[in-house]
Amino acid sequence: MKKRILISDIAKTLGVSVTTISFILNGKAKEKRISDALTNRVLEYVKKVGYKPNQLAQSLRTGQTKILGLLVEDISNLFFANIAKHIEEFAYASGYHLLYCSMGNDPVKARELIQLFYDRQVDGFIITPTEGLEEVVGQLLKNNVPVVLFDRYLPQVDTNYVISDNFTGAFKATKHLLENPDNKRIGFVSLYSDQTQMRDRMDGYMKALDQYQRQAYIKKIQIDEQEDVAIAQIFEFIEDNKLDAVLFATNYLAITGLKVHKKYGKLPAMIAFDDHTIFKLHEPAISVVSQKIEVIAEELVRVLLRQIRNPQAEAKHVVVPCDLKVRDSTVVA
Amino acid sequence: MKKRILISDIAKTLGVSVTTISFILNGKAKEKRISDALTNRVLEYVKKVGYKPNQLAQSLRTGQTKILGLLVEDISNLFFANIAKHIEEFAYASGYHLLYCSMGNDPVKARELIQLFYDRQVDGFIITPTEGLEEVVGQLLKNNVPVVLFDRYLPQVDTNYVISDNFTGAFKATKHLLENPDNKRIGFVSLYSDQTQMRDRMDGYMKALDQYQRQAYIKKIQIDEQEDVAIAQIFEFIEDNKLDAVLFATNYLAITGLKVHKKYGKLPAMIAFDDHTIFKLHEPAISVVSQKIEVIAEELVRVLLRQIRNPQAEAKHVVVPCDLKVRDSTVVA
DNA sequence: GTGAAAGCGCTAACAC
DNA sequence: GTGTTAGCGCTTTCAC
Repeated sequence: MKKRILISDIAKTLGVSVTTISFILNGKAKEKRISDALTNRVLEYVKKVGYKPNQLAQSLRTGQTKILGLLVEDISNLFFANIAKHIEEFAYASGYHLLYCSMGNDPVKARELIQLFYDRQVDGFIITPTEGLEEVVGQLLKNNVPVVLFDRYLPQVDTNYVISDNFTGAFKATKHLLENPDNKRIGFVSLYSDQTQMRDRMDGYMKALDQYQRQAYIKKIQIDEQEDVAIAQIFEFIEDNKLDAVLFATNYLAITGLKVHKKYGKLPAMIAFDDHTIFKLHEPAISVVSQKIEVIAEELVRVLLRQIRNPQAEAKHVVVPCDLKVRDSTVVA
Repeated sequence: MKKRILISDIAKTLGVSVTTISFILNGKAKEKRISDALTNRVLEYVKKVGYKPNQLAQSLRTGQTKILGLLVEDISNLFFANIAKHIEEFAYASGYHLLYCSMGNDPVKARELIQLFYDRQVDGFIITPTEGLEEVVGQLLKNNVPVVLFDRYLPQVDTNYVISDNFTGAFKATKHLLENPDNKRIGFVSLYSDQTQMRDRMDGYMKALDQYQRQAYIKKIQIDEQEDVAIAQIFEFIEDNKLDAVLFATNYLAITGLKVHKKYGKLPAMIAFDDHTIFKLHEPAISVVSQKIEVIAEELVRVLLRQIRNPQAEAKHVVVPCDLKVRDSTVVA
């Protein structure tokens, strides 16, 4: 935190040129065949005075900011907050920092934010793409900006992504429900959304039902629906179809499901997507399809840094398996 | 996202000098008495080609990065995640972005992170200070770096902070418990921590008990205690002291309290600090002292920007009142 | 092996 | 009113 010292100060004090110091600091001492004696003298002095290159100047010169842009749908959603925490840790371990923001569900704001981060010359992007982002992400790629998507991807855009195996997760969850003979009628609550994770979860649900030749019951809720309305809709859905069990496509929907329970005192066997303290604490505890948050975060950083280091690299698609965690909400009575 | 265009390109195309354009872009057209005609011509052209100044060059030159550093204890804690979301929004509205990270409870990591952000020349810091940060924060101040603390403050360090009125919050909560004649013995569960918010909450609890001339029962848990151990400790605390009611000093502790309930089927009247979906959903719903997250976030950004714009400004201390939200957990049966 | 100097793209003092 | 130019602090080419 000392008064800022410049590379030229060091050069002067040590009676060496700025170039030499720069070479040494950037690990090019050997390559430039600078004497070990000098190298050590410089390194020691630099350490002693705690010199740190001015990142701004360095970035301006090299075009690398060592900053990654993290754009999530909503950082106050526990799923994203947890992932963000781990992304930050992994990035930090590789010498990168994170600029972040929540985009909400507004493609206009999202585009603006991406542009803003682009203007700031972040070295790469980690994005949960909301609908309508195909174009702007495509433009990033055209400009050779490294990007990795997560949670869902954009089928029309050929880029890196890291997602959970939503299909298999939903499939196994549904199958688990089907294995209990009491569960005659099994519903699925999802959102009006074309995002891939939603589609995959529904497909998994369908596939399992098809195997058992059972009828599907699907309810979609509007993304920004009023909570009261959503609660009422889910209640009706369960009642009208006399459902014995329900798979919820997101943690948020499942929590709304719990509110149905609280309000109407009625709860079918249920499984949620994404784990959450609430589900463990609830009476009965709620079974979940849990995503491996830490693995996803690690892969995200790994894939992105790989792309940054090798811009020619082909798009990488990582699919992380989900875990089905069976709890009381789906255990045979 | 077009190919990057420079201020010199514009100058060339328009047959004007770089300076003039820079002046116009930085709102100094009037001051430098540049003709309206030219000003408009430049502005229009800039808009047309979508020119954006290179932030890096701009920052290098001006020393302003328009980036704020947000250092929280743990971004995956819902309280911090929510605050972070709002801080981001308010900062964005003022043209600032956020570099963020979680420090955990490790002062060494925290110091390192602060140094790192300082090296990145963030324009200001928003920090939840963990113990042992007095020195490094003091150094920031000595270097005239704007800082605002939140959630708690450092009594030895004279700087801005925004906190909740923890004392009154705890006082009112305890008083609410005392008003129910069934609550003869009222306990307080907190952490081994000297942080101000913990101290203030305990003081509030004490003050209320003193008014009623009641005995205090206080249990402190170690910050990184194993969950099982914490659960057992809280259970014992309640049993041994035959408590009728308990005030929990943090949302995390209160959730642990709920786990006691789940495990041992026993729950005294209780109140938690910080609201959380869990508390609303729980059966019975848990009364809480809730912090005004949005107000806190707004004040944080306001105070910090004020300090950035006027570095001589005196340290500002904002105390935001808490709301007591009474729910079933403390309603007279 | 080492150093001088040319930028990276911008702002602003200074000159006219 | 507008243009010339010297940096901000660094990296890296090229010359010696």
